[in-house]
Amino acid sequence: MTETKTRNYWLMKSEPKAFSIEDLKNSENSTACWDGVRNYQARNFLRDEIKAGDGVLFYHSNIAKPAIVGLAEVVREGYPDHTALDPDSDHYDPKATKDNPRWYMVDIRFLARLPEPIDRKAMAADPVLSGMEVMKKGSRLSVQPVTPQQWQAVLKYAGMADPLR
DNA sequence: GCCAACGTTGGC
DNA sequence: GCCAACGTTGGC
Repeated sequence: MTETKTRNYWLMKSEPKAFSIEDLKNSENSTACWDGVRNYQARNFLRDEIKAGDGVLFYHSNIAKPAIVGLAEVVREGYPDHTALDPDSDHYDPKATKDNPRWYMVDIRFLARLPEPIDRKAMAADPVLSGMEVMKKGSRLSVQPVTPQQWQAVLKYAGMADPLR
């Protein structure tokens, strides 16, 4: 029997100064929790939508050449972001409590770096990638949905086989 | 460094 | 509930 796989795809933004694809790769088991998201729309994705096995495009923001730089896989679904409860954390939120955590995170695991980053110029020139949410002017959402077509277009552009297949 | 776009806050 | 002010994001 073949069950219909409903794998979803996401793009996650990070400033490489704060946390880069190399940092993810070098984490224990190449796995890290995606903490510190403090936006409700992104929180809802993390808490409700993102499932283990989903694919992640890792995007470096706020640099000279922002770009998709690698691929990751969700390995743990939404659970409370403990950094919100930690007064010493940069991401501390006094309104978060153990009973009402307010903020959530997932764990992702490094899959691959792209041979070459796909920068915004390249994305804009691609008929599929130009439609990505991240390409919209003023798009600030740090966790955003990606269509299967967009995921495939990234692989095609990079000349890679789908690591989640 | 600039600045447009966005989300949040808080006075009313 | 409105909306101006503010702080932040992030491409350029």
